[in-house]
Amino acid sequence: MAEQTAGLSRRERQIMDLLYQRGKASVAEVLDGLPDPPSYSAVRALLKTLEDKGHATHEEDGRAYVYKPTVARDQARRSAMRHVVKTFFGGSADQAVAALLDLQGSNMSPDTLDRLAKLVESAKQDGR
Amino acid sequence: MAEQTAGLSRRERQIMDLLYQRGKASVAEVLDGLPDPPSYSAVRALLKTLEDKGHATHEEDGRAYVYKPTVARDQARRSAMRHVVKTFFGGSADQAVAALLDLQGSNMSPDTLDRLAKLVESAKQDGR
DNA sequence: CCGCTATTGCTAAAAAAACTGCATATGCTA
DNA sequence: TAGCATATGCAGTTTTTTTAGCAATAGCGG
Repeated sequence: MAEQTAGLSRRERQIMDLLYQRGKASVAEVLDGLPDPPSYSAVRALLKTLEDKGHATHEEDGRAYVYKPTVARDQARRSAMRHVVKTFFGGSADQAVAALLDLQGSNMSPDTLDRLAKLVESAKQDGR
Repeated sequence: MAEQTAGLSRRERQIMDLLYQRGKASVAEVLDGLPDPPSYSAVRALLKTLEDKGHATHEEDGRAYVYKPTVARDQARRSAMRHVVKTFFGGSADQAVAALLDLQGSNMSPDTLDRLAKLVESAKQDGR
């Protein structure tokens, strides 16, 4: 329920973003993906604190640790979306959708298009 | 073009979120909106560093400073959306829209509905 | 006028974050 | 086997962030 990301430090956030993006990542991969990358050791330290704070876990793949977020992608998504909508769109998902359409016009999958179509339909009927 | 928020510290981010949310805010208002609020002085200092870094400006309203983001809301929105889409949705705006629909079902404005309808239409034709 | 409140300027200290280096272990390969 | 590359464990240092406090000024109500 908490605003996960609101409590993270700069680097921690950068790393969590990477983990969400890739699903999981080794220390080396995180290092790679990090802007203005510090030392390998530094990354390890950060990952450890993330683990301590409960934001990530690791499993061993051979000798190497592979980290991933503890929170399921779905949940993280929703939470991130909610935050953006609240912060930048005054809470209206409506305008957020509009922004998304601007962003990537009509590369929508048939599935989503269907959904949108249905949504439009039912809204029309309600409005009538 | 830079990832604005990626370089901000924890508190700085919290404050910027507030500023985006409210458009502008006095020190007192920021203090109010901050989770786990520190002293008035602390907030002032943070606002100053944000200003130094170029993320916010202030104007004077009577004696009081009123701060607002330097980046236009529109631009910030797009940038925030892009980031979420990239980080949590593998870059597909498509799925992001789906998530939004989940989030707040059908509270769409007529305007947006229109837009959606048109989008669906044109997509259907392209797909044919 | 006087005291109270809100506000800024400035300084400095405490706490957290970010980063580095070295020792050590393991597997691979020449 | 010896050397190299890649990992982790740990210990400690530097830098940034976060915070507090005090002086000074302006406005306001009694």
